[in-house]
Amino acid sequence: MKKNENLIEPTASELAILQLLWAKGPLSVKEVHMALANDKPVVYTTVLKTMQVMMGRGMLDRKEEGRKHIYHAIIAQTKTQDKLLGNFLDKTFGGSAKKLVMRALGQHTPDMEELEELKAYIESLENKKNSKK
Amino acid sequence: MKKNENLIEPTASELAILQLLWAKGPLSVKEVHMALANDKPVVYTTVLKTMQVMMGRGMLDRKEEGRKHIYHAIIAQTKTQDKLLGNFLDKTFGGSAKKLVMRALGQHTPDMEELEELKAYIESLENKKNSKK
DNA sequence: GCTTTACTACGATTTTTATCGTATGTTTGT
DNA sequence: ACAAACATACGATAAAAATCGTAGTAAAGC
Repeated sequence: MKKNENLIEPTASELAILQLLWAKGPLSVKEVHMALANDKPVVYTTVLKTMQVMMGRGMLDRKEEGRKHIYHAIIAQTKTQDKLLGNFLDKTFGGSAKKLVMRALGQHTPDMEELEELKAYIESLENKKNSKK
Repeated sequence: MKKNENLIEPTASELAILQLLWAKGPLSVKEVHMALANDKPVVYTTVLKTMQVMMGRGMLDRKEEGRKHIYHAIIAQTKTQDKLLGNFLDKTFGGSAKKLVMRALGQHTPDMEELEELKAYIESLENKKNSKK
């Protein structure tokens, strides 16, 4: 089974762009800029430049559409999240998933329905462990 | 109820030092340096400087012991972790604690005992919700 | 006493990340 | 035709974080 060793780690700004592309599919720079500018003022060419850098780093690719460039993510959301999560877990919670999970639930408690889903998920993990050996 | 608005956000290097101080109590620069150098080569004065900066930023304080300085954390571990967790949750999982939790459990599955504890914890959260209204 | 060792202080530099301004070219509207 | 709007390219700069080197000073060992 392959490990995530050489997976790219986006920076905070890069991640914000990736989130948009993952959620909404291929976008022009303009569209990304407009979305980001909703949260925080940022100049158009800043976004453009960042996306160009991201392409150079192998996170994005693009196709031409008229004279616009339409960018799309070429790194997977789940793999990227898992990589970031692993780092965060190690650095912030000393690698203890249990601690992180309890704290996340305590501070950002989901609603009933989601809590039930989580319980069910934990049970499925327990079953998997039982059947594994 | 107070919010974490003005809570300090340690950088990655700062966090590594905080983890040591939180776990092992007040330490000299030498002790911190030795611990960090186990993981990754780092020059003594780099650690010293970082800890001085951290004191300036209000994360650490120190007392003199002979001619050494003994540093201790003056920001709370839980508050700092919660702040970092909140940011991470927003930026990486769009604020969905459920998603983060499931992914954390899936990738770094705790052992049976911890899974049981988590289930119990979730149930306690459910009970709290029920009694709340 | 004097050299070596153990410390801190702190400026300076390097590295990484984020941001922007200017140049340049292409459509579009009139 | 030509001005305005729209688009990319990319160097340059700024801002943030990390790293290091040198100076200075006190203690310890000889």
